[in-house]
Amino acid sequence: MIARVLLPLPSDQTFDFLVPLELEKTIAVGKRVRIRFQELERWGIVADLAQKSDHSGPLEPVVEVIAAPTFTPGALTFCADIARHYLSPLGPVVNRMLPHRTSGWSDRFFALAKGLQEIVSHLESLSRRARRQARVLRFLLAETGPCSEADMRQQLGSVRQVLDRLMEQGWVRQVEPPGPTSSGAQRERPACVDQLAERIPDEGESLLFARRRWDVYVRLIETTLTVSKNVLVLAPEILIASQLHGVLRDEFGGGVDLYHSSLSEGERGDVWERARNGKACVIAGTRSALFLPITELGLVILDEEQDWSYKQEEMLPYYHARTVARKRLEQGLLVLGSSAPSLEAFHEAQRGRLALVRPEEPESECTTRVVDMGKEGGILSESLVEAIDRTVNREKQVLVGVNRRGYFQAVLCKACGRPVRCPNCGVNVTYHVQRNVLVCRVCGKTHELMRCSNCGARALRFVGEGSERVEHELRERFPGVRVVRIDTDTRQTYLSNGVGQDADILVATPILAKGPPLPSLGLVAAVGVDALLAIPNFRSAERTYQYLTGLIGRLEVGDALIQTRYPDHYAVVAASKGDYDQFVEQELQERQELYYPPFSHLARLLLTSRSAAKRRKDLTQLEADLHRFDVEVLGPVRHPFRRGCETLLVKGPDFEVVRTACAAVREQQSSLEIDLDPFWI
DNA sequence: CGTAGATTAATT
DNA sequence: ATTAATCTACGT
Repeated sequence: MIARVLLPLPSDQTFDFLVPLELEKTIAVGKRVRIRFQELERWGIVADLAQKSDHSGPLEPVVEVIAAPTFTPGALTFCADIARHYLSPLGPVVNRMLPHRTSGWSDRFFALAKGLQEIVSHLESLSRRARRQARVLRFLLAETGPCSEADMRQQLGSVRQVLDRLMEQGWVRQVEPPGPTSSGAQRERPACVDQLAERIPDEGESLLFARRRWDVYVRLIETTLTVSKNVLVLAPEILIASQLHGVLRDEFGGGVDLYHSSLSEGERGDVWERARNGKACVIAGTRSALFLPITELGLVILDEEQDWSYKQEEMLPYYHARTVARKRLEQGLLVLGSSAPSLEAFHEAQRGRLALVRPEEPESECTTRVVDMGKEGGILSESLVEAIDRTVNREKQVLVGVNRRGYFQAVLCKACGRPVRCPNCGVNVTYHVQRNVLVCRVCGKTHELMRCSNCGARALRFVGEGSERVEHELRERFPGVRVVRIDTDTRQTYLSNGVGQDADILVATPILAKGPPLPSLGLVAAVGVDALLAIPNFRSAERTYQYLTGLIGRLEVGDALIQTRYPDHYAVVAASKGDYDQFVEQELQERQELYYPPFSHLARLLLTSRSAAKRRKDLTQLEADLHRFDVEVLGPVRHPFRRGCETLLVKGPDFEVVRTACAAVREQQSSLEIDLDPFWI
């Protein structure tokens, strides 16, 4: 017997290995095997078993069949399907589905093992020398029920040894994962939630177009669990996924897991294992969770369906979570949830490809105003200053949404007026006021104040509305008011320690412009939306609308304020009125006129040939090949930060036509990357 | 015509 | 991925 083995190479090719007789019983398609390949021990996955090999030379034997975890044949078909769909090599897809390590430690739950009195007196006697033990005990005291180790680790740092020590001394004991907490299970759900959930068919795809969706999800999950099917709930951001996880664990107890790329390798491995053996019935996570080996999947939810984080474009395989979810779910229900659906999803719903569930929303209790910044100078308009003043006096929080971090948005040369770019990767740099350096957002490199990258002049001008600048400005304007800035660096602390809780004004990058309403807010302001509108992309209006809707959506009751130089732009006008239909009508018309998605499909081709001569030759060949198909070709243009790469945009009437055209040219070209249905062009 | 550097082809 | 074979541009 021989085994066709897929190796972790950037190619889909399989290699044949002899299966020793003693391994014939244990080997199977999907199993991981250890083999010798080019003098090195490596592992691979059995893609197929056969009697004879086509290979003429001698075959190496399979060294060992790795017992667990098994890569199921179904999973392999799934990977092949994704790779075929996106014209991606199989290797990166398969890699996505494999845990690199399992720690063998699942999350543990702990409860206090002694009476309150005893613990408190113990705390007093030990506080000096065992600070960490004291913190863990206080944490447990503050909670009503058992606590998960993962939760404690997130807030208190590494707690494994501390917990083991406390357990040894008998202060805490390990308990079974709790069932639904009373706060979750007994909470009243409004009747409309049930009605809404019932309107969603139990199979196929639905678009839930509603502002409050989490309760509906809970209802749907409940139904799915009663028929012993498992559930995957996706959110665009780690922060939202974690919040969702918290809500769902209150509701459904210990069988709810969290999965995203910022977990440690061991933690990810544990969830992988729990997904495979069916211990995790509900998994909340980001797009990478789609590649978990969940068994008996009955429901997939994509919350904030319109969010661009669902499209992976920074590394292979390029994929959209919506597409992968469709393939992942052989039978069951896919729910796309949004309060401002993507044009793709809405268009599909209009054509009946998706079931549209859109409840009558109650009249919003928020009033939105648009401030024309063409008539005002500076960063904070007078109207905004007044509104902040009023809100802070009412002891409500203010959320100021800013599009970029950093102190200044852009660094321009005073002499030639062009933006200063990172010499390393060519992307425009931002200025960080605290360190007095220029930072590149792509490669992370910092530069001491440098010369203009174009003309070499030393004088630089800083413009724009980065989050640090807005924070600074607010502090000057409102002395004594607590201003907290939240961006990628601080969001973890925001989540766990509730840093934002006792702030009056929150300055936040778009991460906080998503998620359910925050009851503490009384005012929401959008500063610097204009940069979003100015992005040279056909989706810029859609993104602006979605961003504004998300930001305003965090407000339960109160005022929203949009500062812009384009107060008449239809995305701004529609967002301020919460009028999705008006926006969509206009946007769809524009897309149709310009023949952009959802009326066409796109592919982004990246030609990575090194030498200029080769590139020119490949390019001509490529264009000639593409013209044999029913597609338009735009470009070529130089890639903004991959030096020496040319980008082409292919437009076609539907996905299959574009895919076929790209598949055909891929055969001819060696150094070509293909991104189907790209977000950024 | 020789060589460094880039590109391609093959690996069981 | 890694390596060996092949090609290219530039210098003798």
